[in-house]
Amino acid sequence: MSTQEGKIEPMSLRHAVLGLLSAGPASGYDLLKTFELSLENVWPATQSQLYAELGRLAQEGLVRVAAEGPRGRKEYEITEEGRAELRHWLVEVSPAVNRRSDMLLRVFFLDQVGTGAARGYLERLAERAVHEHDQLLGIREFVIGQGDDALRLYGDIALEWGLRLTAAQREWAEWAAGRVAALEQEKAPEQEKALEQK
Amino acid sequence: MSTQEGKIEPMSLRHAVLGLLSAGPASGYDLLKTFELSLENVWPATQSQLYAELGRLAQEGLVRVAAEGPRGRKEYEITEEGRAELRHWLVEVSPAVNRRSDMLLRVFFLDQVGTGAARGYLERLAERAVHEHDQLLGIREFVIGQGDDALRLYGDIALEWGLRLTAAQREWAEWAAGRVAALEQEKAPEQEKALEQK
DNA sequence: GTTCGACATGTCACTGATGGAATGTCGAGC
DNA sequence: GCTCGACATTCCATCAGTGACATGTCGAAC
Repeated sequence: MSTQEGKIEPMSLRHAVLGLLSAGPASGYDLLKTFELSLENVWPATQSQLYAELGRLAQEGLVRVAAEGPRGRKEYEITEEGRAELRHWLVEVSPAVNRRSDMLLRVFFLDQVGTGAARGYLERLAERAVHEHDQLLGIREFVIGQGDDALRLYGDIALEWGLRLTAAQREWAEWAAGRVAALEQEKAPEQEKALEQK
Repeated sequence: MSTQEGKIEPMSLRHAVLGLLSAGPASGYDLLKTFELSLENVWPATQSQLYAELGRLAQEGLVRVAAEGPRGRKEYEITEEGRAELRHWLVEVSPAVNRRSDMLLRVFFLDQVGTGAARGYLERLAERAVHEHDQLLGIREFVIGQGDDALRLYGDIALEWGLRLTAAQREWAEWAAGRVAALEQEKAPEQEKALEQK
Protein backbone atom coordinates (compact mmCIF):
# COMPACT_ATOMS: atom_id res chain seq x y z
CA MET A 1 0.00 0.00 0.00
CA SER A 2 2.03 2.87 -1.26
CA THR A 3 -0.64 5.15 -2.64
CA GLN A 4 0.67 8.35 -1.05
CA GLU A 5 4.34 8.40 -1.95
CA GLY A 6 6.63 11.41 -1.92
CA LYS A 7 5.49 12.52 -5.40
CA ILE A 8 8.19 14.72 -6.76
CA GLU A 9 7.93 13.47 -10.32
CA PRO A 10 9.31 16.02 -12.85
CA MET A 11 12.60 14.70 -14.30
CA SER A 12 11.60 15.15 -17.90
CA LEU A 13 14.71 13.70 -19.48
CA ARG A 14 13.43 10.21 -18.87
CA HIS A 15 10.11 11.08 -20.44
CA ALA A 16 11.84 12.55 -23.44
CA VAL A 17 13.72 9.26 -23.82
CA LEU A 18 10.58 7.20 -23.35
CA GLY A 19 8.79 9.41 -25.85
CA LEU A 20 11.45 8.91 -28.48
CA LEU A 21 11.57 5.17 -27.88
CA SER A 22 7.79 4.98 -28.16
CA ALA A 23 8.28 5.63 -31.87
CA GLY A 24 10.57 2.61 -32.21
CA PRO A 25 13.77 1.03 -30.83
CA ALA A 26 17.03 2.96 -30.92
CA SER A 27 20.52 2.97 -29.43
CA GLY A 28 21.92 5.62 -27.11
CA TYR A 29 23.82 7.00 -30.03
CA ASP A 30 20.70 7.20 -32.19
CA LEU A 31 18.85 8.97 -29.43
CA LEU A 32 21.71 11.40 -28.98
CA LYS A 33 21.45 12.38 -32.64
CA THR A 34 17.73 12.90 -32.25
CA PHE A 35 18.27 15.08 -29.22
CA GLU A 36 20.77 17.15 -31.14
CA LEU A 37 18.54 17.48 -34.16
CA SER A 38 14.93 17.68 -33.19
CA LEU A 39 14.80 18.14 -29.43
CA GLU A 40 17.64 20.65 -29.33
CA ASN A 41 15.28 23.57 -28.76
CA VAL A 42 12.94 21.87 -26.37
CA TRP A 43 14.95 19.58 -24.16
CA PRO A 44 18.70 19.49 -24.83
CA ALA A 45 20.61 16.57 -23.37
CA THR A 46 24.22 15.57 -23.32
CA GLN A 47 25.65 12.18 -24.06
CA SER A 48 26.62 11.48 -20.45
CA GLN A 49 23.13 12.26 -19.24
CA LEU A 50 21.55 10.15 -21.90
CA TYR A 51 23.54 6.98 -21.34
CA ALA A 52 23.11 7.27 -17.60
CA GLU A 53 19.37 7.68 -17.98
CA LEU A 54 19.11 4.69 -20.31
CA GLY A 55 20.90 2.60 -17.72
CA ARG A 56 18.50 3.70 -15.01
CA LEU A 57 15.45 3.17 -17.19
CA ALA A 58 16.64 -0.32 -18.06
CA GLN A 59 17.21 -1.14 -14.41
CA GLU A 60 13.70 0.04 -13.55
CA GLY A 61 12.23 -1.99 -16.37
CA LEU A 62 10.85 0.94 -18.36
CA VAL A 63 13.06 0.08 -21.30
CA ARG A 64 14.82 -3.13 -22.35
CA VAL A 65 17.83 -3.99 -24.47
CA ALA A 66 16.15 -5.53 -27.48
CA ALA A 67 19.25 -6.33 -29.51
CA GLU A 68 22.99 -5.91 -29.52
CA GLY A 69 24.76 -4.85 -32.66
CA PRO A 70 28.30 -4.16 -33.81
CA ARG A 71 30.61 -1.88 -31.80
CA GLY A 72 28.84 -2.75 -28.59
CA ARG A 73 25.67 -1.13 -29.86
CA LYS A 74 22.69 -1.76 -27.61
CA GLU A 75 19.31 -1.22 -29.13
CA TYR A 76 16.78 -0.15 -26.55
CA GLU A 77 13.08 -0.77 -26.74
CA ILE A 78 10.31 0.69 -24.59
CA THR A 79 8.44 -1.81 -22.40
CA GLU A 80 4.77 -1.82 -21.49
CA GLU A 81 5.66 -0.29 -18.10
CA GLY A 82 7.58 2.39 -19.97
CA ARG A 83 4.63 3.17 -22.18
CA ALA A 84 2.37 3.32 -19.15
CA GLU A 85 4.74 5.75 -17.43
CA LEU A 86 4.88 7.91 -20.55
CA ARG A 87 1.08 8.10 -20.77
CA HIS A 88 0.80 8.75 -17.07
CA TRP A 89 3.21 11.65 -17.35
CA LEU A 90 1.46 13.04 -20.39
CA VAL A 91 -2.06 13.08 -19.04
CA GLU A 92 -1.77 13.12 -15.26
CA VAL A 93 1.31 15.11 -14.31
CA SER A 94 0.84 18.82 -14.75
CA PRO A 95 3.70 20.41 -16.68
CA ALA A 96 6.25 22.39 -14.70
CA VAL A 97 6.22 26.09 -15.44
CA ASN A 98 9.45 27.53 -16.60
CA ARG A 99 10.03 30.43 -14.27
CA ARG A 100 13.65 31.40 -14.60
CA SER A 101 14.35 34.01 -17.23
CA ASP A 102 17.76 35.55 -17.58
CA MET A 103 16.32 37.95 -20.14
CA LEU A 104 13.71 39.28 -17.73
CA LEU A 105 16.01 39.38 -14.73
CA ARG A 106 18.13 41.89 -16.57
CA VAL A 107 15.13 44.08 -17.22
CA PHE A 108 14.70 44.52 -13.47
CA PHE A 109 18.16 46.03 -13.20
CA LEU A 110 18.23 48.09 -16.37
CA ASP A 111 17.92 51.32 -14.41
CA GLN A 112 21.53 50.68 -13.40
CA VAL A 113 22.87 51.38 -16.87
CA GLY A 114 21.00 54.45 -18.10
CA THR A 115 18.38 54.79 -20.78
CA GLY A 116 20.76 54.52 -23.73
CA ALA A 117 22.17 51.13 -22.80
CA ALA A 118 18.76 49.94 -21.64
CA ARG A 119 17.23 50.79 -25.00
CA GLY A 120 20.15 49.05 -26.70
CA TYR A 121 19.51 45.91 -24.71
CA LEU A 122 15.84 45.84 -25.65
CA GLU A 123 16.58 46.53 -29.29
CA ARG A 124 18.99 43.63 -29.39
CA LEU A 125 16.33 41.40 -27.88
CA ALA A 126 13.97 42.43 -30.66
CA GLU A 127 16.59 41.67 -33.30
CA ARG A 128 17.29 38.30 -31.81
CA ALA A 129 13.61 37.46 -31.76
CA VAL A 130 13.35 38.35 -35.45
CA HIS A 131 16.31 36.15 -36.20
CA GLU A 132 14.89 33.18 -34.31
CA HIS A 133 11.53 33.69 -35.95
CA ASP A 134 13.16 33.55 -39.37
CA GLN A 135 14.99 30.36 -38.48
CA LEU A 136 11.75 28.73 -37.44
CA LEU A 137 10.14 29.78 -40.71
CA GLY A 138 13.05 28.08 -42.45
CA ILE A 139 12.48 24.91 -40.48
CA ARG A 140 8.80 24.98 -41.34
CA GLU A 141 9.62 25.15 -45.04
CA PHE A 142 11.94 22.23 -44.62
CA VAL A 143 9.69 19.85 -42.71
CA ILE A 144 6.50 20.66 -44.57
CA GLY A 145 4.37 17.61 -45.19
CA GLN A 146 6.59 15.15 -43.35
CA GLY A 147 5.19 12.33 -41.23
CA ASP A 148 1.64 11.04 -40.87
CA ASP A 149 -1.41 13.11 -39.89
CA ALA A 150 -0.93 13.02 -36.13
CA LEU A 151 2.85 13.47 -36.11
CA ARG A 152 2.68 16.35 -38.57
CA LEU A 153 -0.03 18.00 -36.52
CA TYR A 154 1.88 17.92 -33.23
CA GLY A 155 5.09 19.00 -34.92
CA ASP A 156 3.18 21.90 -36.45
CA ILE A 157 1.73 22.84 -33.09
CA ALA A 158 5.15 22.92 -31.45
CA LEU A 159 6.58 24.99 -34.27
CA GLU A 160 3.66 27.38 -34.16
CA TRP A 161 4.41 28.00 -30.50
CA GLY A 162 7.94 28.98 -31.41
CA LEU A 163 6.67 31.34 -34.08
CA ARG A 164 4.15 32.98 -31.79
CA LEU A 165 6.63 33.25 -28.93
CA THR A 166 9.29 34.93 -31.05
CA ALA A 167 6.72 37.23 -32.64
CA ALA A 168 5.44 38.26 -29.20
CA GLN A 169 8.97 38.79 -27.98
CA ARG A 170 9.78 41.04 -30.88
CA GLU A 171 6.66 43.15 -30.42
CA TRP A 172 7.23 43.43 -26.70
CA ALA A 173 10.90 44.37 -27.00
CA GLU A 174 10.10 47.03 -29.59
CA TRP A 175 7.31 48.41 -27.47
CA ALA A 176 9.59 48.45 -24.42
CA ALA A 177 12.39 50.17 -26.32
CA GLY A 178 9.85 52.81 -27.30
CA ARG A 179 8.85 53.35 -23.69
CA VAL A 180 12.49 53.77 -22.71
CA ALA A 181 13.03 56.20 -25.56
CA ALA A 182 10.10 58.25 -24.26
CA LEU A 183 11.68 58.39 -20.82
CA GLU A 184 14.92 59.44 -22.47
CA GLN A 185 13.18 62.37 -24.19
CA GLU A 186 11.50 63.36 -20.99
CA LYS A 187 14.84 63.51 -19.24
CA ALA A 188 16.68 65.38 -21.99
CA PRO A 189 15.45 68.84 -20.87
CA GLU A 190 16.66 68.13 -17.37
CA GLN A 191 20.10 67.37 -18.70
CA GLU A 192 20.12 70.63 -20.65
CA LYS A 193 19.15 72.48 -17.51
CA ALA A 194 22.01 70.75 -15.68
CA LEU A 195 24.39 71.98 -18.38
CA GLU A 196 23.08 75.54 -18.23
CA GLN A 197 23.58 75.53 -14.48
CA LYS A 198 27.27 74.91 -15.06
CA MET B 1 47.82 38.57 -18.52
CA SER B 2 44.54 36.74 -18.40
CA THR B 3 42.63 38.38 -21.22
CA GLN B 4 41.40 35.18 -22.85
CA GLU B 5 40.00 33.13 -19.98
CA GLY B 6 37.56 30.26 -20.27
CA LYS B 7 34.56 32.60 -20.44
CA ILE B 8 31.57 30.64 -19.37
CA GLU B 9 29.87 33.47 -17.56
CA PRO B 10 26.12 32.78 -17.06
CA MET B 11 25.48 32.07 -13.35
CA SER B 12 22.76 34.65 -12.99
CA LEU B 13 22.11 34.18 -9.30
CA ARG B 14 25.10 36.33 -8.49
CA HIS B 15 23.88 39.02 -10.82
CA ALA B 16 20.46 38.92 -9.26
CA VAL B 17 22.11 39.45 -5.88
CA LEU B 18 24.31 42.24 -7.20
CA GLY B 19 21.28 43.83 -8.81
CA LEU B 20 19.32 43.83 -5.59
CA LEU B 21 22.25 45.17 -3.62
CA SER B 22 22.75 47.92 -6.18
CA ALA B 23 19.56 49.46 -4.79
CA GLY B 24 21.00 49.58 -1.26
CA PRO B 25 22.59 47.39 1.43
CA ALA B 26 20.73 44.37 2.78
CA SER B 27 21.25 41.19 4.76
CA GLY B 28 20.94 37.66 3.43
CA TYR B 29 17.61 37.45 5.16
CA ASP B 30 16.38 40.65 3.54
CA LEU B 31 17.46 39.44 0.13
CA LEU B 32 15.73 36.13 0.70
CA LYS B 33 12.45 37.95 1.29
CA THR B 34 12.95 39.95 -1.88
CA PHE B 35 13.61 36.79 -3.84
CA GLU B 36 10.45 35.25 -2.47
CA LEU B 37 8.37 38.31 -3.15
CA SER B 38 9.47 40.07 -6.27
CA LEU B 39 11.91 37.77 -8.03
CA GLU B 40 9.88 34.63 -7.42
CA ASN B 41 8.67 34.47 -11.02
CA VAL B 42 11.89 35.47 -12.66
CA TRP B 43 14.72 33.97 -10.69
CA PRO B 44 13.75 31.91 -7.64
CA ALA B 45 16.50 31.15 -5.14
CA THR B 46 16.68 29.18 -1.94
CA GLN B 47 18.21 30.32 1.31
CA SER B 48 21.14 27.92 1.07
CA GLN B 49 22.01 29.14 -2.38
CA LEU B 50 21.74 32.74 -1.33
CA TYR B 51 23.99 32.59 1.73
CA ALA B 52 26.54 30.57 -0.18
CA GLU B 53 26.55 33.08 -3.02
CA LEU B 54 26.92 36.01 -0.64
CA GLY B 55 29.92 34.30 0.88
CA ARG B 56 31.49 33.78 -2.52
CA LEU B 57 30.75 37.34 -3.65
CA ALA B 58 32.31 38.71 -0.48
CA GLN B 59 35.39 36.59 -0.97
CA GLU B 60 35.76 37.86 -4.53
CA GLY B 61 35.32 41.44 -3.40
CA LEU B 62 32.11 42.13 -5.33
CA VAL B 63 30.23 42.78 -2.10
CA ARG B 64 31.37 43.74 1.40
CA VAL B 65 29.97 43.38 4.88
CA ALA B 66 29.07 46.97 5.66
CA ALA B 67 27.67 46.46 9.14
CA GLU B 68 26.82 43.78 11.67
CA GLY B 69 23.56 43.92 13.56
CA PRO B 70 21.73 41.90 16.20
CA ARG B 71 21.32 38.12 15.83
CA GLY B 72 24.49 37.87 13.80
CA ARG B 73 22.94 39.95 11.04
CA LYS B 74 25.44 40.92 8.35
CA GLU B 75 24.51 43.79 6.15
CA TYR B 76 26.03 43.46 2.72
CA GLU B 77 26.87 46.32 0.41
CA ILE B 78 27.85 46.22 -3.24
CA THR B 79 31.40 47.37 -4.02
CA GLU B 80 32.63 49.28 -7.04
CA GLU B 81 33.91 46.01 -8.51
CA GLY B 82 30.46 44.54 -7.93
CA ARG B 83 28.78 47.43 -9.70
CA ALA B 84 31.21 47.10 -12.58
CA GLU B 85 30.46 43.37 -12.87
CA LEU B 86 26.72 44.06 -12.83
CA ARG B 87 27.00 46.63 -15.61
CA HIS B 88 29.30 44.37 -17.59
CA TRP B 89 26.78 41.56 -17.37
CA LEU B 90 23.89 43.84 -18.28
CA VAL B 91 25.38 45.37 -21.38
CA GLU B 92 28.05 43.00 -22.63
CA VAL B 93 26.96 39.46 -21.85
CA SER B 94 24.22 38.27 -24.15
CA PRO B 95 21.32 36.75 -22.24
CA ALA B 96 21.05 32.95 -22.24
CA VAL B 97 18.02 31.67 -24.07
CA ASN B 98 15.73 29.50 -22.09
CA ARG B 99 15.42 26.42 -24.20
CA ARG B 100 13.97 23.73 -22.01
CA SER B 101 10.21 23.52 -22.04
CA ASP B 102 8.40 20.71 -20.31
CA MET B 103 5.15 21.99 -21.79
CA LEU B 104 6.43 21.75 -25.35
CA LEU B 105 8.22 18.44 -24.87
CA ARG B 106 4.87 16.87 -24.09
CA VAL B 107 3.39 18.22 -27.29
CA PHE B 108 5.90 16.15 -29.25
CA PHE B 109 4.59 12.97 -27.74
CA LEU B 110 0.89 13.76 -27.66
CA ASP B 111 0.22 11.32 -30.48
CA GLN B 112 0.81 8.60 -27.89
CA VAL B 113 -2.38 9.36 -26.00
CA GLY B 114 -5.03 9.86 -28.67
CA THR B 115 -6.82 13.00 -29.75
CA GLY B 116 -9.16 13.23 -26.74
CA ALA B 117 -6.44 13.35 -24.11
CA ALA B 118 -4.28 15.53 -26.34
CA ARG B 119 -7.06 18.07 -26.68
CA GLY B 120 -7.59 17.92 -22.93
CA TYR B 121 -3.95 18.69 -22.33
CA LEU B 122 -4.03 21.72 -24.59
CA GLU B 123 -7.26 22.98 -23.10
CA ARG B 124 -5.77 22.80 -19.63
CA LEU B 125 -2.77 24.77 -20.85
CA ALA B 126 -5.14 27.46 -22.11
CA GLU B 127 -6.94 27.58 -18.79
CA ARG B 128 -3.72 27.84 -16.90
CA ALA B 129 -2.57 30.68 -19.13
CA VAL B 130 -5.80 32.55 -18.43
CA HIS B 131 -5.31 32.04 -14.72
CA GLU B 132 -1.74 33.31 -14.78
CA HIS B 133 -2.76 36.25 -16.89
CA ASP B 134 -5.40 37.20 -14.34
CA GLN B 135 -2.91 36.97 -11.52
CA LEU B 136 -0.57 39.31 -13.34
CA LEU B 137 -3.40 41.76 -13.86
CA GLY B 138 -3.94 41.64 -10.12
CA ILE B 139 -0.31 42.38 -9.46
CA ARG B 140 -0.44 45.30 -11.87
CA GLU B 141 -3.36 46.80 -9.99
CA PHE B 142 -1.45 46.37 -6.78
CA VAL B 143 1.87 47.92 -7.79
CA ILE B 144 0.44 50.73 -9.87
CA GLY B 145 2.34 53.95 -9.47
CA GLN B 146 4.97 52.61 -7.08
CA GLY B 147 8.61 53.69 -7.30
CA ASP B 148 10.28 56.45 -9.30
CA ASP B 149 10.07 56.94 -13.06
CA ALA B 150 12.80 54.52 -14.08
CA LEU B 151 11.94 51.77 -11.59
CA ARG B 152 8.26 51.92 -12.43
CA LEU B 153 9.06 51.76 -16.12
CA TYR B 154 11.22 48.65 -15.92
CA GLY B 155 8.79 46.95 -13.56
CA ASP B 156 6.01 47.73 -16.03
CA ILE B 157 8.04 46.33 -18.89
CA ALA B 158 8.68 43.06 -17.07
CA LEU B 159 5.02 42.73 -16.14
CA GLU B 160 3.94 43.48 -19.68
CA TRP B 161 6.07 40.59 -20.87
CA GLY B 162 4.22 38.28 -18.52
CA LEU B 163 0.89 39.55 -19.79
CA ARG B 164 1.85 39.15 -23.43
CA LEU B 165 3.35 35.73 -22.85
CA THR B 166 0.30 34.35 -21.08
CA ALA B 167 -2.02 35.89 -23.67
CA ALA B 168 0.00 34.31 -26.48
CA GLN B 169 0.01 31.00 -24.68
CA ARG B 170 -3.74 31.04 -24.30
CA GLU B 171 -4.34 31.86 -27.94
CA TRP B 172 -1.91 29.23 -29.10
CA ALA B 173 -3.30 26.50 -26.85
CA GLU B 174 -6.84 27.24 -27.97
CA TRP B 175 -5.80 27.26 -31.59
CA ALA B 176 -3.94 23.97 -31.10
CA ALA B 177 -6.90 22.36 -29.34
CA GLY B 178 -8.99 23.39 -32.33
CA ARG B 179 -6.58 21.72 -34.72
CA VAL B 180 -6.68 18.53 -32.70
CA ALA B 181 -10.47 18.65 -32.63
CA ALA B 182 -10.43 18.90 -36.42
CA LEU B 183 -8.26 15.80 -36.66
CA GLU B 184 -10.65 14.07 -34.29
CA GLN B 185 -13.59 14.83 -36.58
CA GLU B 186 -11.65 13.64 -39.57
CA LYS B 187 -10.96 10.34 -37.90
CA ALA B 188 -14.47 9.76 -36.61
CA PRO B 189 -15.73 8.31 -39.92
CA GLU B 190 -12.83 5.87 -39.94
CA GLN B 191 -13.80 4.66 -36.53
CA GLU B 192 -17.38 4.16 -37.66
CA LYS B 193 -16.13 2.17 -40.60
CA ALA B 194 -14.06 0.04 -38.26
CA LEU B 195 -17.18 -0.64 -36.21
CA GLU B 196 -19.25 -1.56 -39.27
CA GLN B 197 -16.55 -3.99 -40.34
CA LYS B 198 -17.11 -5.86 -37.10
C1' DG C 1 9.60 36.25 33.47
C1' DT C 2 8.38 33.29 29.90
C1' DT C 3 7.11 31.99 25.62
C1' DC C 4 6.72 32.21 20.83
C1' DG C 5 7.25 33.87 16.29
C1' DA C 6 10.19 36.37 13.35
C1' DC C 7 14.88 37.18 12.45
C1' DA C 8 19.21 35.23 11.01
C1' DT C 9 22.95 32.25 9.45
C1' DG C 10 25.24 28.01 8.36
C1' DT C 11 25.69 23.22 6.61
C1' DC C 12 24.64 18.82 4.37
C1' DA C 13 23.05 15.31 1.09
C1' DC C 14 21.20 14.79 -3.24
C1' DT C 15 19.73 15.51 -8.12
C1' DG C 16 19.97 17.15 -12.84
C1' DA C 17 22.84 19.17 -16.11
C1' DT C 18 27.38 20.38 -18.42
C1' DG C 19 31.59 19.30 -20.55
C1' DG C 20 35.35 16.62 -21.33
C1' DA C 21 38.34 12.53 -21.36
C1' DA C 22 39.21 7.73 -22.35
C1' DT C 23 38.47 3.85 -25.02
C1' DG C 24 37.42 1.12 -28.58
C1' DT C 25 35.16 -0.89 -33.18
C1' DC C 26 33.48 -0.97 -37.72
C1' DG C 27 33.36 -0.02 -42.66
C1' DA C 28 34.15 2.70 -46.83
C1' DG C 29 37.51 4.45 -49.84
C1' DC C 30 42.23 4.93 -51.08
C1' DG D 1 46.12 -3.44 -46.10
C1' DC D 2 45.52 0.91 -44.04
C1' DT D 3 43.56 4.80 -42.46
C1' DC D 4 40.16 7.80 -40.95
C1' DG D 5 35.69 9.28 -39.82
C1' DA D 6 31.49 7.77 -37.96
C1' DC D 7 29.67 4.79 -34.59
C1' DA D 8 29.33 3.67 -29.73
C1' DT D 9 29.81 3.41 -24.75
C1' DT D 10 31.50 4.55 -20.08
C1' DC D 11 33.35 7.37 -16.49
C1' DC D 12 34.46 11.55 -14.03
C1' DA D 13 34.76 16.30 -12.11
C1' DT D 14 32.13 20.20 -11.45
C1' DC D 15 28.23 23.22 -10.83
C1' DA D 16 23.56 25.17 -9.98
C1' DG D 17 19.58 24.22 -7.60
C1' DT D 18 16.48 21.87 -3.96
C1' DG D 19 15.04 20.72 0.53
C1' DA D 20 15.91 19.70 5.08
C1' DC D 21 18.20 20.15 9.33
C1' DA D 22 20.73 22.54 13.04
C1' DT D 23 21.47 26.39 15.73
C1' DG D 24 20.76 30.36 17.87
C1' DT D 25 18.96 35.38 19.15
C1' DC D 26 15.91 39.08 19.78
C1' DG D 27 11.62 41.47 21.07
C1' DA D 28 6.78 41.87 21.83
C1' DA D 29 2.84 40.25 24.16
C1' DC D 30 0.92 37.69 27.78
